[in-house]
Amino acid sequence: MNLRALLYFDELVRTNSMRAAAENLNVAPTAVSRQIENLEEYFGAQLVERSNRGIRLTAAGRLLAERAGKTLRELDHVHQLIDDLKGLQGGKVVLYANGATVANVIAPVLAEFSLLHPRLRFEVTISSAREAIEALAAGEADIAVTLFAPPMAGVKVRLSSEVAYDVILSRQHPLSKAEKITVVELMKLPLALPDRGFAARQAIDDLFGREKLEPDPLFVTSSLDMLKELVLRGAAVTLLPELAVRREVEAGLLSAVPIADGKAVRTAIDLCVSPDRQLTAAAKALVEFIEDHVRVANPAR
Amino acid sequence: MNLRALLYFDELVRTNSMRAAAENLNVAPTAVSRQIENLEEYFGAQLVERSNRGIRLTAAGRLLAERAGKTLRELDHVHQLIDDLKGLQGGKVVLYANGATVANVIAPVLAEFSLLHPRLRFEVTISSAREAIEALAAGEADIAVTLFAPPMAGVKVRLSSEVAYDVILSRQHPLSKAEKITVVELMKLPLALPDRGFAARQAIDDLFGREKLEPDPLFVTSSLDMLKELVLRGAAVTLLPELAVRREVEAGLLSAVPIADGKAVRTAIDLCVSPDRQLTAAAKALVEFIEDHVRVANPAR
DNA sequence: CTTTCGTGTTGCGTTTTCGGCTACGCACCT
DNA sequence: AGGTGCGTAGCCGAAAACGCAACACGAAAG
Repeated sequence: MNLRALLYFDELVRTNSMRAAAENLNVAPTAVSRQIENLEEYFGAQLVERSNRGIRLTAAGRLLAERAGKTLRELDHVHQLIDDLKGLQGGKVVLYANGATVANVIAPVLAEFSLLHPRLRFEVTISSAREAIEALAAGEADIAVTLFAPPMAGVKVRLSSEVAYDVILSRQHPLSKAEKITVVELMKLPLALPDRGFAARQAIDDLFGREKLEPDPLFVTSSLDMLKELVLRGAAVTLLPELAVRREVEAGLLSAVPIADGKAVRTAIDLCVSPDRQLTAAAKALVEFIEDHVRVANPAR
Repeated sequence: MNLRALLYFDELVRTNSMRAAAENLNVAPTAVSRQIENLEEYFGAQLVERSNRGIRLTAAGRLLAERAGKTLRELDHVHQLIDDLKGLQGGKVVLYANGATVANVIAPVLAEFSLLHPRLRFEVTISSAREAIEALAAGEADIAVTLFAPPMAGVKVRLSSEVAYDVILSRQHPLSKAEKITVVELMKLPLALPDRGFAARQAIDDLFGREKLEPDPLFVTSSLDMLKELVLRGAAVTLLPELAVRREVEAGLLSAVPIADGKAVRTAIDLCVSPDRQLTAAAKALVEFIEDHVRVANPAR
């Protein structure tokens, strides 16, 4: 049994084709074929079904595929840890984050951080909170930044920061200079809200629910950019964390007005890491940087 | 980078000697030496410090050692899963259990179970609850049976069964025919108790604590057999689950008398498995067998 | 201080494994 | 029918792993 065989198999799983896998691995197709054969002999079971139109995993193959990827990533991870203790300041941080909301907090942080550590590389994947958590658990990600991290085993929340959702409106809007907006006033405005797939929407519905009201949004969208655009054009108002639109606010395009009576919608932004995986030096530095950043931005905590 | 190198390294870690590792692996010492050399080149760091009296792991070596063992076990585990779906009824179940108390429940179950599945092999390690949980998390164990499973991430409790601690006394003891014994009466008896390292002791101290009493044990021991022996010889009485001394009770040597007023010490026996690891067919069968067994023995649940 | 023992390591010849090339069989599509 | 893509045997050269013997080194014993 050979590690290289696992590597080939892993690529084969991705491509579903011996020849394609061989191409990506820069080896001859026969090499891949042979290694898969070896693997099958070792496990004493057929791993793939050959056909003239590529290959397909058998049940046994799926079992192995699941582990093979993890195994290879874990060994890579050890390599990085060892590089760390040699003091090399290289490395890559793989980060999963969900939604454009978070991107607005992450982009500036990463920009600043990468200036401090010019030799680091970053891989940022935008995904749902669920995918981010799964990536953590599978060892694909170093860090996940999510809204409402599901309380799932295999995940450690390093930092949880509450953000309040303000009413976001165009500067031209009559209420844009208001100090506060009540929920009742909000009901009368044309609303653009994220669709029900978003954790934020859940919290928004709760807000209205507590007042025994039901919002009748004019627009429902899964794109946060769309929300912004609609508000910028004066077509609607929406609810978003102030930090998601800070740039537009500072440019004088939008206003963020709190909801009255401290009834603001609140959502937690969670910074998660894997508990049974040691962070690389690069990932550790980034986590601590983010923690500091949030502490500065949100000194109340 | 080669899997075989990892295998050699793993054995080297265990033996701390190239020659001994080579011996166990049935290869020449040079083979081990060369593979370790390869590994060091691959990781670009020294993994072991050579001396004339064996080898010692470096920091990098420890990092790799931790992962290497897991990786090899995981691949073995996949192998077993694949064997499972070929329908082979072989396989091995690795079980960690803590303390003689548990052994008294496990031994009969295993004995019966192995008759039903004669081709299965079992590996039972007696350890502390903590070690058992860690073995689960590290992928060394399929199943852990513990008292008071610490609520730790990376562990799923499949079954939790409360056991009550009765007063255990010799048949010759004047109170051996009593129906109940109060805590106050208990205070007047010569006590033999497990030492403070045991979860049970914690629960026993709580029992007295609730009555604002403090036990003054005549004997304190870390051996449950010692407890039994002391009671058998009439030197003391102790507190143990009835099932831990059932054989002696049935032989007419000991009596188990409940504590009055339902104030019995209660402890949970937890059957734990790893949440992110699929059970092999053998392990699954054993878990289900234990669950059935407990349900029969304890139908109140 | 010398011998002895046990350690890990080097040099070299042998064995095993791996990879690439070419050619083949096969099913599908045109 | 012919073409196109697939995975796969046969052969050969290259590379890697191995084992044997000999070595260098240091600690412990004589």
